Amino acid sequence: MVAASRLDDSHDTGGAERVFLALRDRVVSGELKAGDRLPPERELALKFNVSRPILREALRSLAMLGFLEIIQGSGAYVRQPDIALVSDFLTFCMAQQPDVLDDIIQSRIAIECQAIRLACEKASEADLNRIAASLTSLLDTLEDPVLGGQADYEFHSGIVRASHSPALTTLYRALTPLLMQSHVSRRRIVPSGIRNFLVDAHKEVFLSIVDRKPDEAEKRLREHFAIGDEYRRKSLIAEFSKTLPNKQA
Amino acid sequence: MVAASRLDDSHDTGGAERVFLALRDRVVSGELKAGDRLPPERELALKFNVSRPILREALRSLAMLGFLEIIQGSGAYVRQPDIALVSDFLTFCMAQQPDVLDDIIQSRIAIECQAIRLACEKASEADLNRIAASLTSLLDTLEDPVLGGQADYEFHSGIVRASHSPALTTLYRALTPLLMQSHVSRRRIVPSGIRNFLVDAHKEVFLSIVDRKPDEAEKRLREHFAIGDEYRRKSLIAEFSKTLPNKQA
DNA sequence: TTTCTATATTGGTCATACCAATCTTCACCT
DNA sequence: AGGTGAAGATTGGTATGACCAATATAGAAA
Repeated sequence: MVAASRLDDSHDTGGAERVFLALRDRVVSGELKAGDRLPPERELALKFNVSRPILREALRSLAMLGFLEIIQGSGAYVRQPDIALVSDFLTFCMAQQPDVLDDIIQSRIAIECQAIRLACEKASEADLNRIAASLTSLLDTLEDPVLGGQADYEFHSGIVRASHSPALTTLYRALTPLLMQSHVSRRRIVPSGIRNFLVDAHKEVFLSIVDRKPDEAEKRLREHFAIGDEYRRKSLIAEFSKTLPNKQA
Repeated sequence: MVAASRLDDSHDTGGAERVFLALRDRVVSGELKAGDRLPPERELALKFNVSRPILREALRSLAMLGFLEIIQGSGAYVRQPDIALVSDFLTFCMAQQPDVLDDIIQSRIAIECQAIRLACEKASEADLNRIAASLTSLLDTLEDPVLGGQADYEFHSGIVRASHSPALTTLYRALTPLLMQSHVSRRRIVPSGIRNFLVDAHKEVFLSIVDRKPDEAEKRLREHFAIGDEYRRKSLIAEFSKTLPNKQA
């Protein structure tokens, strides 16, 4: 990974990159396991035939990627990188493209619709209780845009979690930062009087999971998303009809 | 990103990390755009009050992450990181967990089922032609496990591409490396005589897109996946019944 | 004006020295 | 004997200066 796609292998790269790739490969190949301690810098520098500053460039890079934890006076320890890094990186990559916020929702729908099917099979009692709890807190925070958005997120992430699929959960977590933005902004422009319908939609989705009916659950979830999308369009139009006359005046 | 989740902000970290975060933030905030050239190392070192080796640790780290391209004699240039890095990283992270290869398929199904719906709306003539082409090459490579697997992948990735959703495409690309493994291994154990059924399934899926029928397309795609899963289970059982007698003998 | 060469700029590397945090060891005291 | 604490060794953190190599720039020559 990391620049590996660019220079694949032994592209007579610089010393630092050579060391970086060598150590990285030892980690991904499992030769170096989490918790292992690397030899001292001075020793490694000799082993790789580079100076200590160069060796340190490689070590620091690995540390920034989460492959190493370097502790002064102690040593450099291998550690398993956290998914959170992927999340941040993905966020940045997607944020570069225009209109991502609209598009990211498609990924969200994709993950949730598959997750809810799995949830119908695998959801445990605890999963259902957690989702139910987020439903009630959804009711309690109808008036608060921030807390309401948070409850909304917990409901949906609860579904994903109930799928017991690490991969789906990982991807969903990766999307979460971008998701939060659209959540908040969407909820801000939804007419307050209509929120009750949204609550009912959540309830129906939840009940479908309880009944263990995958097709029905996905169908209701899609309707829920479609309704949300509908409201968003309407409020956009409403925004326009407010702003346009101002420009004419 | 990158260790940011661990130490969030200004955690009185070392000099290298301080510089790293500062420069990284300038990139993600858009202050530094792709193509921009950074000041010379010696100058930057002064600006950040660090020595050049330390400054270089930060620059090298950014380069390894794909944020910078460093050219000897010229300078360090900002560049937009490639998704491929995320892909590799995700691959590694997920590969650490046991039984991900089975689970990753769930994410694949999730993305494709949403993508095929969008494809029914947005697929262009070119998209359909591309998918059709992969269908014919699927027919031509029925006997070759490797080429056949590749054609299969191109068919499915063609669907995702036809969704015209950058986010879905990005995620799919991120899953691709892991997907290829399961693709190949799956195709290897599918009885050769039954592959024709799989080809027919692909055809039906394709025709549903041509007919612009989202529900039907997703339904057929899910059936296709279910059938593939079925075969996988059967061949696993077949494998067992082959190996078990050997142990007895 | 074009081309080429000398120079300046800039990244790449090295060696060394010193500081700071940690670890290890061992003498010392209870 | 066992705990305790301080001195030394180990190890990462940083700084300085020097030199090489690739590139860019400016000026001279055609």
